[in-house]
Amino acid sequence: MSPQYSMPSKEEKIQFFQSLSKVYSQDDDDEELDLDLDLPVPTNGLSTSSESAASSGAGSTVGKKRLHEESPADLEQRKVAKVEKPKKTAGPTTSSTRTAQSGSNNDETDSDDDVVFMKSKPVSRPAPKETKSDSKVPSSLVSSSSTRSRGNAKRPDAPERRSTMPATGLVDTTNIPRATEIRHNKKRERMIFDGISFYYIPNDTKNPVRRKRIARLQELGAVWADDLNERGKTTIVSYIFVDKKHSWDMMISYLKGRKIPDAAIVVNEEYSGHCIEFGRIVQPIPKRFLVSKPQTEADSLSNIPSLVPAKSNPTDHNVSPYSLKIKPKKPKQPPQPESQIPDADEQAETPPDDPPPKFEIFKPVEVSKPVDTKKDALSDMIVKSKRIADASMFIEPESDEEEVSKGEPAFSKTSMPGGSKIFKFEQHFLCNKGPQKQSKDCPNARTIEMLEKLLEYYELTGDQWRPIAYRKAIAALKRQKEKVCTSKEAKKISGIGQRIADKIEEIVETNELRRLDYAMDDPNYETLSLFLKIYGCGLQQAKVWISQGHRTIDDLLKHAKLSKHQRIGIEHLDDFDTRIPREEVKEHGEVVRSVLREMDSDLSMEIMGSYRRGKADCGDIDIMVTHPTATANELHKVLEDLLERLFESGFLKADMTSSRRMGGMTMHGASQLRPGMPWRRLDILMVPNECVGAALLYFTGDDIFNRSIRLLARKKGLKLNQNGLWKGRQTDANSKVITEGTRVVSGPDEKAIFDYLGVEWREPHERIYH
DNA sequence: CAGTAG
DNA sequence: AGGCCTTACTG
DNA sequence: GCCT
Repeated sequence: MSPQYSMPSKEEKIQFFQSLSKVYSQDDDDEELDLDLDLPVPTNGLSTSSESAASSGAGSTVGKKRLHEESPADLEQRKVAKVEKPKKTAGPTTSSTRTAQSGSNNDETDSDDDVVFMKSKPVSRPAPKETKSDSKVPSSLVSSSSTRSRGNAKRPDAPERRSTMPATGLVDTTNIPRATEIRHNKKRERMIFDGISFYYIPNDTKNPVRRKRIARLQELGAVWADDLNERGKTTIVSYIFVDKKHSWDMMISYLKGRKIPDAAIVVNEEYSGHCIEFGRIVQPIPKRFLVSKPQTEADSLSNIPSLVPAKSNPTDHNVSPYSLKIKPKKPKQPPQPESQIPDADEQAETPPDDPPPKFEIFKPVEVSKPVDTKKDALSDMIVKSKRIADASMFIEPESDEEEVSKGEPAFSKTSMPGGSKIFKFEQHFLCNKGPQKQSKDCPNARTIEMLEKLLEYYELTGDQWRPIAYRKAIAALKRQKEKVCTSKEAKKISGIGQRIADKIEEIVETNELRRLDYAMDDPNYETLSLFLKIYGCGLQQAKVWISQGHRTIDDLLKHAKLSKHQRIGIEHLDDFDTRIPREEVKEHGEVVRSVLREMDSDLSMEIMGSYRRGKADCGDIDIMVTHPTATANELHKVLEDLLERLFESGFLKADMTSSRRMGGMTMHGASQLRPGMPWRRLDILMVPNECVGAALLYFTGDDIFNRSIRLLARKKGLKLNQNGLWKGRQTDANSKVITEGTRVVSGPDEKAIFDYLGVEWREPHERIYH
């Protein structure tokens, strides 16, 4: 089903990546980022690009590279070339067809990403080195799963571990200078790297963070060498930056025999930032920046990641020195309660140790006691209703989310329902889907993209609440008709607080968010992103896999234990990760509809989710089947019958709702229009007539809308769920439900629910907050 | 009961 | 200081 | 991270 609560939903995820690339692209040219997606993971789960980008392009071209010199023509050329890239790694079979047709979606999403900075010449991909550097890298995002204790991990109310380290240990907030600081720095920026040349390992910009670093180095005068020893040229590489994801061995193999110039200093990629902070080239602190050959046997230990549970600390400590370090911090910002990092290590000299804090992330969270908002709810409800009344008079455009009367209530309300609706729809269409015209309609597009990246980051982090806060803030920002430039302006907007307001100002003024550099700067960021795309794999599972040493889809297929869902999710990762054109969604719906017709003419269906909200493409297909008089039990039978028929026709390819309970009314599976077409996530739900109204509301989403309207209902002492709107619910002191109460609104009338709640009616397309 | 998805 | 949507299914 |  779908629509809504797909927080990071695969569906939105793609858009996120898309936005990521865009963000970068605006930076200096056409940035791209291809988080992990080394990308197109062969549909059949066959290999993937394993070894990061290590091997790619080691000096196959000659000459200095310039990130900023890309001419439009060049880019164009690359893009063309890129089309074939995906196949590089044994992309068997289907991939081609699939790629072809799903192309429209794909291209828009991740496509250009890896292309832009690709070397013009084809790159050879050396076979993955056996010693996986990755395995030795302790992840900050992921740590030994063992540290997570069971028990109290009460999901929803688990208080964040926000107290100590930044959620993922990825970054410490205190590291990120405030906007003002940044502006300051920018002014007196000096070419501190003038005269030096450097080589990166891997020497490409596939990783967004790496790309930024390379760009920075160039901006400050450094020359990016194409190869280590450029014969015939005078360039001598003075610094070799090694991506922290790579071990010494990895680097050696990457160099394929080429010798490291005697004069070259091998440092990890954080050294450049360190120098920039100081405003000059400083002596690299050995333990922190210098990369040297591993001394301990430990380094060569964890070669076989998949087999090594890589339990806990021992392994983590074996990590090569450069692979772990705690971000240098800058205790600049005064009010930063959470940042109580033990030592203010400062770039001064502190050694990188202190692994503990790093694992904080996994620290189980305490359970918060049951809540009882009863009393508050009541008063709140009153206040709310009152506000709603005001809101219905519709005045302030960005009133407040809870009221659900947010957005532009005026429109729909104003006369000419037809005309205004279409107008609005168009607007949404442009703003939400059309990547191109977006800028025109969304003055804050750039800011939104940046914040969305941060949102994505926090999701990977496992932070339970920040993502929600960010989503609300972003939604609020999207509703703004004018560009928000200062934190003061931003702060006024409901849903945007001081912290995000500051970030908005920073983005507007510097065109970038410092926080992001750190945010994505994690060895497991890409892997995590990749694994999370797998249907059936959530954050916890992904962390476990990573802690076990898995880094690629291939690793998972060979060594990880996969659930039924996950296996299907992996086998069709590409498919499920691809947006479905609206037209195709409709076609799938027609197939179901035709089968329903031969079963019982009274059966009817509706495509829900983002399709109903009018989106041009969807992440999955949600179909609600209803019957005017059928009982729940009858509907259950209808579902069984329907599924059988759909399976027979070859349309339904999988039913991941295994062991559907007696009376099960839902099906989560996958369908395929015809051979060669990609599999699509298909959800079918049977809804009794009396629940139709609520189901329509619920399954149409979007999630932010649903949450707010349901919260509103609760504040009014009601309960709204997919089955209806209820009243008279009684709960005990611990807010445990004692009585469900009675249904207040029933039947197929969706609007009745709005009315009962005192919420102004909004068309499905007006419920978009994403 | 935790995890995942919806 | 503490809430932040609600329900269902899986293993 | 926002809000009451």
